[in-house]
Amino acid sequence: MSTYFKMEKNTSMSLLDQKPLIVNQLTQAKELLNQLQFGVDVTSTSGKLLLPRILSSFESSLSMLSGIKSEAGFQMTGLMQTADSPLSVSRSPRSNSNLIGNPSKKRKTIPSWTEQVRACEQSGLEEPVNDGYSWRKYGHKDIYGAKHPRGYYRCTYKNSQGCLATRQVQRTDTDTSIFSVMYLGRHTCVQASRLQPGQPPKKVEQHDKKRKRKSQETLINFQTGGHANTNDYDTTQVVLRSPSFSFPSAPVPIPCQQKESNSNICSSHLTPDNHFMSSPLSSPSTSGSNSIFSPYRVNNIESGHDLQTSDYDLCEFESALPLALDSSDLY
DNA sequence: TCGATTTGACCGAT
DNA sequence: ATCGGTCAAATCGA
Repeated sequence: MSTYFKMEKNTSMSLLDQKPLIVNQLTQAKELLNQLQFGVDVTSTSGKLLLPRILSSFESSLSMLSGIKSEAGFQMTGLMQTADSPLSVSRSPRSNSNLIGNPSKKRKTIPSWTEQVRACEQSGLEEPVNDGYSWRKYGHKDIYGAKHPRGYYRCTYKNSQGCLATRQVQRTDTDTSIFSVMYLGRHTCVQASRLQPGQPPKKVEQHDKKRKRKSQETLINFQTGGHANTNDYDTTQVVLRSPSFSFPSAPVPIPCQQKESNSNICSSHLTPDNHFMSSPLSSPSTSGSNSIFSPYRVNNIESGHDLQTSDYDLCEFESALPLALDSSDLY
């Protein structure tokens, strides 16, 4: 599933060395989440402190995970890119790019994360993902060994605002209704700052209408976030999606346009066992929307045991913890 | 007419 | 040599 993520060598710390600390951090986070789940008033002074503490615990543990040296000789890491050599390059003169002088490092630090998004089988939707941002397709490629081609998209505002965010969308081989969406880079355009839960940008709505016309009036909303290896975050990130847990500059939940495509909206969660399960999408926290698309966060773990979270279902998080802490999964 | 998409070709990495 | 990512001309559609 997460074949997009490359494995790298030469990291510094053994998983076994770090495991107790990681367990401790994640256990703390779990306990705090339990407090949230069972009645702690988030508006109270102590309640307000919970979220930062949870986040801190996650960041600590993930930071350790990202630095773990696997006994198998690799670690999980996303496609990356150096900050001084952006992924998006103007070619030729294609070769006349900022990669000159450091070509081998061209993807060292760009934030990237992959999500699995299920499209309704009956929708026949070619392009499944409306994540609240507007994308412009710039390429389409048949991938060797894959049954389905991959579409390449970049931010509509690349030229006007220099936004370097891109994404790659591809149907999975195992289930054609599931799309694997890989995000590269974060939005620096106005969309990133304007997007608020329940407030998709006007521009996006325009794009949506176009897509609907073209793809049998189907719209699938989803939210991104997840984790990435980045300069900024320095680790694979697991993000709880709530108004207080927004991934910086990552797409945020947007409401589905139910009146137009209610029947086509669907969502699922991928269980650690790699299958979908129904998702409790209705949430009071999604102000005005009862059908927020909820994709998976696909951790960059080679084993395929993905650690993901759902905003609204702590059980998933809890069930994922043992997997994440099972060192065999990380090898 | 203009913006978005399609698609063949180019280029770098492996 | 092959593959993946991107460019850019051609095409499409509002």
